Amino acid sequence: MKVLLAEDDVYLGELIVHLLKKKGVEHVDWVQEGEDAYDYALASFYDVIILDWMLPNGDGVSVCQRLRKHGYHGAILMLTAKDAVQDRVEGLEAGADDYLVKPFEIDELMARLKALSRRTFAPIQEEIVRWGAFEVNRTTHTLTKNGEQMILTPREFQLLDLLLQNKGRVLTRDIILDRIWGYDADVSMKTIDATVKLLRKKIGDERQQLIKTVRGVGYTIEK
Amino acid sequence: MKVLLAEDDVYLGELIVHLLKKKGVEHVDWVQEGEDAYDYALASFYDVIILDWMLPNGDGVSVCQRLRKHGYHGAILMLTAKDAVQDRVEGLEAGADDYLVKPFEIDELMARLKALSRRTFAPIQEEIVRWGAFEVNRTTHTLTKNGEQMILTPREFQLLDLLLQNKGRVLTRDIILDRIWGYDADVSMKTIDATVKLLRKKIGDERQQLIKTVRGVGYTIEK
DNA sequence: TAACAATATGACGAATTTGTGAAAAAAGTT
DNA sequence: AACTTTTTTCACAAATTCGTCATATTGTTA
Repeated sequence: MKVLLAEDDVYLGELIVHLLKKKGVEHVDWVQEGEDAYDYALASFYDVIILDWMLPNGDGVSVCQRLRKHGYHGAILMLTAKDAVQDRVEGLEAGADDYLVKPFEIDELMARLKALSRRTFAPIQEEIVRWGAFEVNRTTHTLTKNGEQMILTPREFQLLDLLLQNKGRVLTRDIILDRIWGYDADVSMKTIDATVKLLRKKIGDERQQLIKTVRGVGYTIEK
Repeated sequence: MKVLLAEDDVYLGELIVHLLKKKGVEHVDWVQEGEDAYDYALASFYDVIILDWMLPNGDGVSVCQRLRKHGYHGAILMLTAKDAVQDRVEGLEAGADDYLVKPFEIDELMARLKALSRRTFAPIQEEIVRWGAFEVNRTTHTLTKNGEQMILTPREFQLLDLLLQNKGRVLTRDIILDRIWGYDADVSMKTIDATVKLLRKKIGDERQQLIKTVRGVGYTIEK
């Protein structure tokens, strides 16, 4: 689970981050200002955003409103010190999915986060990289050419991905071995050549136009 | 908006029904027992179910649990007289999306209902999905082929539904586990394979033409 | 162009992943 | 409580992928 926390109180912020991590939330981003919350939310995907009601530089309610206006569909949980019905209603009207009144217990926060992320219908995030006539899907390990999907084996995919991420640079065998098999791997250099061959065959790269060999150095995909 | 209210207190029940209608909720069904709530929920579609914590003949928490187990994906709001954190957490853990502590104001109930229905309704969800020779009814959890109805178990249905909602993409085992069993579920990955097998058998997918395996990644239903 | 070094290729067994059926465990019904 | 259905686990079978090796091909340099 990936969470964005917008809380200006340093003590409370640190505490929540600490507790969330302890409870097994993989990734927690923490910002202290409303503007930052807005930017972070739009810049990457979060399962839940925890927004403090009062924030310097853009309060929680208006950040929430703007996010919804912008078409943001992820779950938003509002934190508030106020317990007045009218305020709570205002937060929900602004587009928050839930709120929690301070002070609260971490167990309740976790339960609410779980409930929220469970209900999130956000589409599965897909990272797609274009490469000439190909479309590379980094989450599903698939490669599409002219609408036709081909399936790369794990090794083939890792290699292609590595080469694409370093497009224009020549990767030495040492580096490839390190990045794909790990520095302590127990495989011979020849394995790399073999994998390159399998990948070339699968993508139809007969004349080695797509993945080029740099003799004496390694392999590369040109820019 | 269509709402199911499960509340045994006649006075409160009548009041809520009256107020909801006054606030513009088109359709309100009101039951007074836990078993009835369960049956009504599975029999037709509601935007939100308002479940009282204490109900004769099946309390709110267990009704909620059973509904989720059965693959019910509509929003559930729990009503409770208790304000103890542990009780609230218990309700959320049972699969409720939200709770409200009695006594509450009708404005707050309305705001929460709106927030809940907005969240579950945000993405367009077809009630009946066509899939080749099949017709999938997401409300009644049934699958029809050539007019012949087959019965899927909850798990089988959830899996099929998940795959169909993501037609054309490959779902990794991690994501499947997350979406069907929950990210903190305590089942082995093999359970997924087993469920896939049961589903394939039931829909007559001997050659794995309908549900395809993507080795090293997961499963998919192609577009 | 001969000789050498680096890379490509294809085949084969080992390792990993997925499929399968049976049986245990859990949940739901009567 | 007895019974049925569903879910999960487990052990083994089948399929696929991986890594190595022997050999072929290509490129470089003297």
